[in-house]
Formats: sequence, structure tokens, C-alpha cells
Amino acid sequence: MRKVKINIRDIAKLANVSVATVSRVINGSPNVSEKTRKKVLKIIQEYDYHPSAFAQKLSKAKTQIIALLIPYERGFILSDAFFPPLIKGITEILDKNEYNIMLSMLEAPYIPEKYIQLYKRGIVDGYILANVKKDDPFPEILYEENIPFVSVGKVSTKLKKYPYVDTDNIKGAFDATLYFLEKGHRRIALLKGNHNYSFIQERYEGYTLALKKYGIRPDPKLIVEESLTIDGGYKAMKKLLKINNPPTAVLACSDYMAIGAMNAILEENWEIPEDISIIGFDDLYIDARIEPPLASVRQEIEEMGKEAAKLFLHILDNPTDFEPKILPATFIWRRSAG
Amino acid sequence: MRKVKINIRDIAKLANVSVATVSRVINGSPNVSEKTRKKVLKIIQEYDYHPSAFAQKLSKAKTQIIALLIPYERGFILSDAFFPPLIKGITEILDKNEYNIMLSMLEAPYIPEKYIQLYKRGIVDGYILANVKKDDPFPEILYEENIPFVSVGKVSTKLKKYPYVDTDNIKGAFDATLYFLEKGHRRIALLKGNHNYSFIQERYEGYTLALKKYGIRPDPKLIVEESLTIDGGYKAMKKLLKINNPPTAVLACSDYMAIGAMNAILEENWEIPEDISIIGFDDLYIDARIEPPLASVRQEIEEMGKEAAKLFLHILDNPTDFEPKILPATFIWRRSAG
DNA sequence: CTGAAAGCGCTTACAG
DNA sequence: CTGAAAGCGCTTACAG
Repeated sequence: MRKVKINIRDIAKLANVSVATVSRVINGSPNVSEKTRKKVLKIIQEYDYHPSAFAQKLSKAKTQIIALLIPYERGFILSDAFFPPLIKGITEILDKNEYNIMLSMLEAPYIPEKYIQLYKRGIVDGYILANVKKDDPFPEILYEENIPFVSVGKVSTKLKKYPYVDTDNIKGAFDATLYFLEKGHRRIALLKGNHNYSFIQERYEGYTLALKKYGIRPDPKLIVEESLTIDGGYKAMKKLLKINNPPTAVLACSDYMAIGAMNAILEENWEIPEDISIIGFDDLYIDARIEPPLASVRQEIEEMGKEAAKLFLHILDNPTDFEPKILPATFIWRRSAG
Repeated sequence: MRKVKINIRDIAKLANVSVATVSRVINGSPNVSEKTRKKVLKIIQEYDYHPSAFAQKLSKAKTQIIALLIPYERGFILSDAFFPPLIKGITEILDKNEYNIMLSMLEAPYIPEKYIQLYKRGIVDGYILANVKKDDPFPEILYEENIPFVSVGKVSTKLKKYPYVDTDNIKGAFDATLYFLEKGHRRIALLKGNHNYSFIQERYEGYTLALKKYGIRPDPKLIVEESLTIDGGYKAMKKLLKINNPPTAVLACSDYMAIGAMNAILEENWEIPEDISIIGFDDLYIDARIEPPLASVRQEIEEMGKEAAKLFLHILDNPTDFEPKILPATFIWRRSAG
């Protein structure tokens, strides 16, 4: 262990200058003679001095730390492949701006008050939220208290305008459904997640919009709600295979659901895509590598992370003047789609 | 935005006590009369006062923040399913101890010095490292500078004793290989990851140890190094299928490799497990849900996170008196193993 | 270009 | 049980 931590006063003494001058050198102020700067820098090097971040914070304003809050439910699976690229994107932007990330994964039900402290106690400058459900009260609390935040994915419908980044889920589901329609399918099922996330609602909307374009009214029998997991997809598909007039095409709200559905279909000895075509959502790493390869809708997750970070930095200076950001969703054809 | 932030002096004035007393109330000191405490608490409530964490840090010692450092390589995939449970485990323990996590995902090659600052500038009390390669200099730097850290997974071989938690990879690979041997297999291939992680070396060791027990010398032709990905497994398996006397059983260093290998095997119209049996590593969510279900070796990732956090808290008080923690790896039989 | 001094918001002996 | 005061390690007008 280092003996006693050296501080700015020690450096000042050693360099024969005042603390003010050392501080100026540290902060790259132009009001220091080159000679003095060098002298001080040398001592700093020599003694491996690093100014205390907390002491600096206390004098300055911003903390340069942001909290990344990710609520989740016990046993959740769906977002395994979501967080790493998201965090990577966020990190990339924040790093450049010398911001650090405080990470909180919160098992639901969590207590918002506890995490608001991070801001109220001056530890963070604000929040980036991810994986937040539509009825989560946290965004509204932040909004009311004028605490800077950005949400990855839409959240509450009560807030009129708040900063978020999201994928164009409606368009993504629309395009996938449209593909089926153009291929001649008319009985198209939707495996709808049964969680209260906005993206599920939107994928549902995209699906119905496409049907509407072809004058088709959504058939409630073809819309099955289940968990977004493989097991959920399996269960949902089993139900669909039992109805009188089963679908010839299936859009799933997640690739895991789609994989579960594929299992169910193959188990009953139907062929994919010959008997039933299928498209998932998320474009998981494995999609291209299963049999048959799974068509999907890709989100630009890392890009969302970057945009979320940028938007956050923006609202710090412009609390009211901002635009939510919608990133494209891209339909990726693979053999399962027929 | 709140007007001006209220501070301890304001509260003291409002409550008609000294700042010292307010501080005592905040910190739950017993040396305050019940009456005074109530009075102060009421004002604190009323004005929604939250003591500045940084100011507290400056007076107290520890920061109650830990850095979680995760280096990774561009395009890496393997650990998608690793981080969420790991972080969850770490969070659970640290939360209880009122510790926060500062997260840094570092794209290689990263500059260790940059991240050491987090400690030197007093932002964090130390580090938890994950996904660190054997030749990464970071652990050694931390060690030499007496900076508290815990590694998830073994790292450098140069350090004699350092705090880490790990899976018993040797035993895991040993058990899987032994299963094959007991089933009568004698030509058992190893799909070895080509990355410089200690777990790969250890899985290799477990494999050879089991062979040795049966008096079998490892056949270099049956050990193929490739990336830990699906594509890597596919490539490796293709090679193996081309040799004169192909293996009848395959142990892969990751499930993704195993899945790639399965693709290659099925593509050549061999049957799993009839012609070739296969076991992976990691016990991914999808393993039980593909055809045939993939046998694997399970690590207790969330548990590792917990143990890492516990160990970290321990070494903070006992820098030299600690024991590394090895968690069990469990062979999970599924049909692919035969 | 440089320094003395006040201040950031707390904690903690010390004295009573 | 309570308060006055020093101190944690910085930054930043202010004066020169």
C-alpha cells in the first residue's frame, strides 16, 4: 500500500509554487508560464500524483458519471444478446467525453427512490434507462424532478415529450408482415410477447398495419400471447397448430420465440418454410446458423447505445430542446421466411 | 431544475442545531437525543435533503465504488450469455454492502494506465476483472501497485498468489471426456479455442488427464484450434471430418463451437450422436432446445459473480489473507452426448 | 503569470 | 448530548 497519498499541497511545495498554480497546470489553464508548467509536470510525474476526483467534483459542477439502469425480471433471458452491444455503444461515446458509467441491474420489483439517490447525492449527472416496461414509474419520477435521463426504448405513455432512442419497431414488423403478404400468405400469425414492453405493442401495430394494407382484419385466433422465450414460442405455436385453419406464416416478436415455434413445427412433422414460413425479431447470432436459417428483423443495438449516450450529453446542456431518435429496423431474409 | 441545492448548513439552520448534529443524525450516531434526531429528520424529509456523496467521500475513507473491467475484442461473441448473470451476481452482493459498480467495457487493445486512474484518483476502491487474457498486463500492474482487485477467471501465471474466482474447468472437461471414454469412445477430438484465456488451457488439461487415465496419448490430429464461435466450430469440425480416421466423439471448448460442429456434421450427413457424439461447454440457454439437444458443461456464472464480490470485500480488509475460490463445473447430459 | 484566501459540503476529534 | 473549528483536496475569483 502507498504510504500517505500525496496531494496538491505537497506537489506545490515540492515545485515551489502555490496550489493555485498546480491546479492550473492540472486543468491545462493557459495562464501558466511554460517553464512553471514543465517544472510542475515533472514533479507530478515523479511522484505519480493523481488529483482526487471527488475533491475536484466538490469544487466543479458536473460529476462526469452517468447511471445506466437496467431493470429486469427473475429468469429473464431475452436480452442476453442485447446488453453487451448496447453497453458497448454507450461506452464508446461516453469514453470520448470522459464520462464514466455506473451500472445498476435491478431485479424487479425495485425501489425507484433508492436509485434516484445516485442523482440527489450528486454521484451521477443523470440516467440512461434500458429494458424499462411501460408501467414502470421511474421515468415519470425523473421527469417530474427534472433529472436528466434518456430511455433506450419508449416507456410511459403519460409523458408527452421525453428523450429516448428506439428502433422503428412498427416499420420492422410491417416489413416482415408485408413480405409474407407479397408471397401470397393470408393467414399470418403473430407470436406476441406477453410482457409490457412498448416494442411488443409496436410490433403488433406494424403487423396489423401491413394486414390492413391488404384489407385483412387481424384474426384474434392467430395472435397468441406468450413469454418471449423459446418455451413461450413453443407453447404459442403448439396452440396455433391445433386450430382448424392453421397459419401458413408466422411472425414472432423475438427470435427465441421463433426458435421455439420452429421446434414445435418440426416436432409435428411440418416443413419450414414449405408448410409454414417464419420470421423472428432481433437477428440473433445463431439465426444464420440454425436449420433452416431463421429470417429476422435486425435492430441496430450498438448504434442505439451510441445515440442514447449522445442524446444524454445533449440534454445536459439543452434540457428542453431535443429530438427522440428512431433507428431503422431491417428485415433480413433467410430461408425460414420462404 | 431545483433552485439551489440545499446543504447540511441549511438543514442545521432550519433545525436550529449545529452541522455536527445534523451529520450525526445522517450517520446514525447514537450520541443524539431522540428529540433532536426527530426534529432534524423532519427537516431533512421536508426539504428532501440528500447529503453529497462526494463531500462525504472526501471526509471519510472508502468510496464505496468498485470498477468492473471487461476487456474484449472486436467482434467477440462468446460471452454474450456470460456477462448478464455475472453482473447480476456481483450486483447482488455489492448492493447489500452499499457498493456501486462502475462499468468499463474495454475494446482491446486498451490502455491499462487509463483505467488505473479510476483508483488513483480515488473514484473506486478497486477492481473486479472479467474476460481477461493470460497475457494481459493489467492484473500484474494492479498487483505491483497494491491495488485491490479480484479476477473472474485465472489470469497471469507470473503472479504467485492473487485473488480470483474461477470454474473448475479441468474437472469439467475431465468429466465430459471421461463420459465419452466410459461409453467406449477412443478417438475423442477436442475443439480448442484459439484465444489466450486460461479456461481454454484448463479444458485442454482436463481432456488430456481423462485420456491419460485410460492410457490414451492425445492425438494432435484430433485437437483443432479455432475461434470459440459457431463458425470456428464449423471450420474445426470440417477439418476433422476429412482426416483418415475421424473421431467418434467431440468435446468443444464452447457451446457455440459445438453448434458449429453439429452443423458441419449434419451437413455431411452424419448422425448425432449415432456416428459422432458431441459435448459443449457453457450450457447455453438454447442447448436444451436444439435438435439433438446439446450436452454441455455448466458453469455457475451468477455464483461466480457473487463470490467475486465477496472476495473483493474481503481483501479490502485482508489484503494478504485470502483464498481463491473455485466453483464446480457440472456435466449436463443431453442426447448429443450419446 | 502567480499567490493568498475563500469556498465546495461534508466528518470528526475536542471541549464542554 | 451538543457545538465550534479544523480538515478532507481541490477550484476559482481577486489582487497584484
